[in-house]
Amino acid sequence: MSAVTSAAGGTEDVVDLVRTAIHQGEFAPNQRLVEADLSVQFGASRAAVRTALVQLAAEGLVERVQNRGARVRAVSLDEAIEICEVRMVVEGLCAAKAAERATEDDLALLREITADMRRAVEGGDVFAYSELNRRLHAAVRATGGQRVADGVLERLRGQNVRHQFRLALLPGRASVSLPQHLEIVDAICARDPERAEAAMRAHLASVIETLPQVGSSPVR
Amino acid sequence: MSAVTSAAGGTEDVVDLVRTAIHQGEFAPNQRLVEADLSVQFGASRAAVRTALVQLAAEGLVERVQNRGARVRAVSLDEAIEICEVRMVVEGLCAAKAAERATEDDLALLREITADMRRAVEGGDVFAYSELNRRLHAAVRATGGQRVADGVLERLRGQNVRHQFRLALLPGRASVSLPQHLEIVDAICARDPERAEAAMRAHLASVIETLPQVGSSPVR
DNA sequence: GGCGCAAGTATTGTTGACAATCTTGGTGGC
DNA sequence: GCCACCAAGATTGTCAACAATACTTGCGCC
Repeated sequence: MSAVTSAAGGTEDVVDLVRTAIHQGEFAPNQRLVEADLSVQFGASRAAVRTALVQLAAEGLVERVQNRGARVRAVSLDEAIEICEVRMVVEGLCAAKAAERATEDDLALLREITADMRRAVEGGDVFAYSELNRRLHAAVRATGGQRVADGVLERLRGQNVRHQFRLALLPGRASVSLPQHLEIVDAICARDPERAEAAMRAHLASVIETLPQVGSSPVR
Repeated sequence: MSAVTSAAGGTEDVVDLVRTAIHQGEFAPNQRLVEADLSVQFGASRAAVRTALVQLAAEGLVERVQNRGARVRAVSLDEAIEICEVRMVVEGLCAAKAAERATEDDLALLREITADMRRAVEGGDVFAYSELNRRLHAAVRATGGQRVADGVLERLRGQNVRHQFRLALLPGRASVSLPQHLEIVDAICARDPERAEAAMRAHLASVIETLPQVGSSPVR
């Protein structure tokens, strides 16, 4: 398929390379990850690849079974829904904290992102909107300042990028989620934690409802 | 300090051994974990120890810095509070789901645990109550059937056992939390998701309020 | 023709040695 | 006396080879 991606000896590099390869779909779900192959593909030692796979397994991106090697972990639709349910409550917490702790600079950033979102929807640019979506959620999390919650969400996001990406491509999805995003930012700007949490939960509840329409990715 | 704990060649075994050693306080926070030392202590190869440390680092139990080795990660009081805040919302979700999905057997188990809790409080057995507390929360999670949420909570619990343990030893703590536990089970038995979630959140909010009293563990 | 069986291949798990890096203690110059 | 510098020790990172295990293919037997 793809030739040697790059030469990176360090094991940390290999973790990043494999992770982004999975995220970008270069490695399909359930695809076997043979240590020797990856080691030549990335120009790293087998030990480095091995260490990277152990770490990625702990992150939940790959599955490793004794003496049978590693493969890209496939998250089913059911699991994607569960992930979003957890996201719903944890990001709700972040939104509430954000409403409590936001500085004026934080609010300015949030408003700026929503303004860009409006433009992206008007222009029909789904890709830009998807990126703005990511940035908005990240900004809310950063404003909330909950490092533990942030870590949990980052981990979950990593497992869900595929479903998330397919969701963004649904026609008309942006026009549905835009007002929800506006309401979240509004509530935070009003420094109303309960309303912010409710808005965030409503938004992700909507995501959960929509998820079945994208269907589970063709597994295998 | 402690002599050779046991002989276990497999790398999975080493993960468990180190994990329980940290949980039981045999390895103190910030204590260095030298690969060679652990390898003789556990009778495993250095590679096995190394792999175990990588995995435990991903679990958040140890810290690893390039070329400087691993040490037991110390969770500050602030972080313990953040962990409980995340637990609050995620266990709230589990409680709500438990109220929706519980079978009669599930409810019987929950009632049985609360009955034992009552007895433990009457008898003043804090150790038994602490164990029942763990079992009750585990039972609620199991009843909720959310595997993703369960994984997140298990991970967070692992990082927090020390604070959790000290909390349980606070005098009078059991009498405060017992009615909260009863309310949680009551709500689940009434199959009222919203009330169950609110009860669980109230319980953990109480834990968060109490945490500062136990103070942060002496971090050297 | 289908099924058990055995050899061969592919892949992972483990080991030991070596190289790279950090830490520690001492030494000399200022 | 204090700081930069250097060397020795300790510790981690890397590598290649070996052992153990799972998978595959072909064969004989029923």
